[in-house]
Amino acid sequence: MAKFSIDNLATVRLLEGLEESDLQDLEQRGRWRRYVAEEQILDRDSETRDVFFVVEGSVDVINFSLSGREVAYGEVRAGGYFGEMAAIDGRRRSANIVANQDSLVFVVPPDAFMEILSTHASAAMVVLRRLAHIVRTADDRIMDLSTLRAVQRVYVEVLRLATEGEPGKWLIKSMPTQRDIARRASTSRETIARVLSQLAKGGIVERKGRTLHILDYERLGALTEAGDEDLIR
Amino acid sequence: MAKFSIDNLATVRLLEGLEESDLQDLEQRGRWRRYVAEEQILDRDSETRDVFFVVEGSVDVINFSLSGREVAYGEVRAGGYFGEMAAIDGRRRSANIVANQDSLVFVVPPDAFMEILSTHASAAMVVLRRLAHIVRTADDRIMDLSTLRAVQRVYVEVLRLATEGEPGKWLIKSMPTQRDIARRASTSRETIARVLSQLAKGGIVERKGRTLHILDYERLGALTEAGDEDLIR
DNA sequence: GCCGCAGTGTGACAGATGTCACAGTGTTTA
DNA sequence: TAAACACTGTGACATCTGTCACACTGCGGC
Repeated sequence: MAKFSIDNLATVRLLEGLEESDLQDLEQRGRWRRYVAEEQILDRDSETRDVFFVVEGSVDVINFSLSGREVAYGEVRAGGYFGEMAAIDGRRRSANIVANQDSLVFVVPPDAFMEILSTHASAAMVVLRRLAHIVRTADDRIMDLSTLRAVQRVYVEVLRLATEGEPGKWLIKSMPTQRDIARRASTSRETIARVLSQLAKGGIVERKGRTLHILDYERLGALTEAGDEDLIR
Repeated sequence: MAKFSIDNLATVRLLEGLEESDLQDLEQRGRWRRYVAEEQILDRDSETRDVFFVVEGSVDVINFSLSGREVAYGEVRAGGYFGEMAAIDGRRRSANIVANQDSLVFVVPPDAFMEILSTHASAAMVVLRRLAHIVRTADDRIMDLSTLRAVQRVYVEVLRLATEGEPGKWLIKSMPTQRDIARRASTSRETIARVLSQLAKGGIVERKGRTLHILDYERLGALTEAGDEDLIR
């Protein structure tokens, strides 16, 4: 069982470089925990400092305003980790974490985490790179929120979700709910519906069940910038 | 002269812990550079990876949208540094940097910077803490942009600028221009003017030359949350 | 096979705010 | 000292989009 767990832990990318003995030590100091889908794992402003390694499943990073509005920051999948910021700076939790599937995580106390970073420069570099990536993403989002209209933010979000199936054929397989998209684009569910509807009428996207085909990827990209030209011509 | 410079370098907080020999090595590998006020130091998307230590003066971190709208991210003063993200993750510059006063900086190539982080865990921790702080600030701003109206964001910005002079007496000495405030609150210059005007009429703030007195700090804080109550009663 | 519920599509409407325009008011420069 | 310039205050207006309301669709469970 212990061996089994260590194998699991090694699937976390941050821990890849560590030796067997480090992993064993780490396993001693932390604990395994399962969460079911929709279960809240961390509350914003709470005082814990543990770091969580996601071994199975996936979690959402999300915050709520006083008025109940939800803002989604991102997702952490198996192989990733979260909760590192409180361990690093000793401040409170900056966001809520909710399991979006049944998930298995390994929970490490802050001192154990920081010890790894101090003794393994490579691990510290991984965390530095990840934080830099988060900053870049957040800065882009601030830019979008500051300079784009709601409609354009939906375009951006659709582009972000799209993957290239066959070369030149962009699509979103298993489209998230409109509510989820709204959380990321910071707009209302109705606006998502209207924009998708318009895009479909303009022949830019086509919905087939849960997949959305992006028929004119170029044009959608152009629309995020120009914005005020007519959608239908 | 060399000695003089090293003393200067030691004023950068990140480098405080380093030994004399490390500083001398660093000074060998980098170069000093002066910028005059308003001079652009870094362009977004450019391909350099150098890290800049601010020894004198102060710089603004700012981006522009295609439509010319400006978004201010923050400021780095003497003792701080910038440009570390490109060195850490090898990607392009994420923002423009503009000197807002005449400034003296020490420019270090990326490998020299990364070497310091790898060999001095304490320096790596300083950078981790700083990035964590930037993430928290950015997340808060995303939350504000997503959930507050322009008017409320101005309230937040006024509160952010305020300092407690005598106990209980909050004020902003040397108020930035409305344009600068607008850049940070992501709204128009005119909205800043109107909001300040309303706050003055409501007896919440009072302008005297370049200092703004906040007469009712509590109430201003409450307004950022409630929002739709009448300002004047 | 039917029911119930979550998710989606759309109209109507009001409020917030960006934009344009211009007049005042300070501040710097020549 | 005057002129030029940057900054501030305010009105008018159009537009965007959040909100409410309600019908419709589709899917999972019984």
